[in-house]
Amino acid sequence: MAMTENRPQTRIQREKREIILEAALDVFSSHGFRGATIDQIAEAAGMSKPNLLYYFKTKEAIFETLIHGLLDMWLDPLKAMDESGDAIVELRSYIRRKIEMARDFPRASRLFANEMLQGAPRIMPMLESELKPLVDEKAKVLKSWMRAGKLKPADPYHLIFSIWATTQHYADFDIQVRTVLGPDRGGDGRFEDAARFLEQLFLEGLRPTP
Amino acid sequence: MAMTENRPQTRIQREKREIILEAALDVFSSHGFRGATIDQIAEAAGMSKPNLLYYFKTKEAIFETLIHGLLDMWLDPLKAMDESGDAIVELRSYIRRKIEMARDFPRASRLFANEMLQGAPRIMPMLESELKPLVDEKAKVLKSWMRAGKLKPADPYHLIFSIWATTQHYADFDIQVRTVLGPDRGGDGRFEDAARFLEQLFLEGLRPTP
DNA sequence: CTCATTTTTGACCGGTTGGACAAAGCCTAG
DNA sequence: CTAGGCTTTGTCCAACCGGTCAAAAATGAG
Repeated sequence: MAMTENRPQTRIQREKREIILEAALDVFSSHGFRGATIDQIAEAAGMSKPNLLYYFKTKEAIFETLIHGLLDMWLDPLKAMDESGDAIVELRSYIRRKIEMARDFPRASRLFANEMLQGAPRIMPMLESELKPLVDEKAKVLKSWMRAGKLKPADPYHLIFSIWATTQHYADFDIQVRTVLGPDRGGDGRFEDAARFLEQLFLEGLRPTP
Repeated sequence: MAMTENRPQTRIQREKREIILEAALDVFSSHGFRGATIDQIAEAAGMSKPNLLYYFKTKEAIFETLIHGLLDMWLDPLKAMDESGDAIVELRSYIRRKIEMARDFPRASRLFANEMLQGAPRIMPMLESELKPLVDEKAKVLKSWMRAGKLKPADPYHLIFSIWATTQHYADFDIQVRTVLGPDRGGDGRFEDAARFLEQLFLEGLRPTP
């Protein structure tokens, strides 16, 4: 055996590791790294603790594998912002994509949020090696659009921050959003309402045109 | 004794409880409830664990007292939004006040963020009894401004969410903001830059005026 | 079927955690 | 000074934590 692949080994190992990572996302995202326990993850994955530790040597190893796999997906919408496209269209679809990610992958958002709140002790290297260069690149793209008169001049970094903040808010503070909106307005439609509002906010602002 | 007050008792008790709460804010805000330990708080407060437990019966009691005391301060900027004032001025100063709070009280922001991420298990009652009614009230104020043509029509709830999100982002994701901005642009000026950007964003948006 | 390899588990370990408790120190009113 | 209450601490405990280990069970190639 061990001919198809030599690192992740057998098919069953790949499957079990996937189940564990899915369970770990549940637990880590809602309790943070330190607040999560291996027992919780093992129970959520439907296996015993020693069995889980057969697939991942340590708690850190689970976390690291998990967050590595999620970061690329998480940065995809920003990567997709295309300099050769129309500025307004690109900005609008970036916002759209980000709020769709908050809707479809809220646990990933909360996982990152938890890590950031604690000072990013485990993902700082990835922030510097992957996130920062990507943001620098896209900030240049935004700047070039602004110079070309396609967007109003503004700080591109804070623009990106504000898109992150407003969209991820609906994942990270979901409980607060639903509590404030109440049972009627806090249903599934809230993401669509948010998308509409944010589109207007980022493009038109709130000052009335006289 | 015990004549001046009968609940918080002696002066020394009030002082020590204050020291403990200050230390607890440090520890809870950076590790979350479960990640924080009584030992850490006791050490940060400069006293032994049994001594700390003499002033607060349980870890939960510390947390509850802390978050109760902070919520009012945290909601102050929104409370101050005055219906009889000018809509644009009021909106602008709300944003300003919120970002000043993120700058001056980042630990309080992170404490709330940590709690929200975990589904607000400990402060849900306060969200319903204090936060929701306040937001409902201010949403009506915003709506009335919009009807009067002082602001563009928009969803007032999502407007409030987006102000929370963008401002608190600079406290909650401080490490990410500073990493992305780098040593030069990530200095003390970042809050002023953010305030300027957000003011433009909320009032004017980014679509260029032809 | 056979047997080596992979997978699963119960028992266990040292360290940490939230909290209890009693004894000791300290302060101050009389 | 001294007695009574307030404050502080060392010690202890049961539960929990991350992780180990050896042995048992399941698997699958020949």
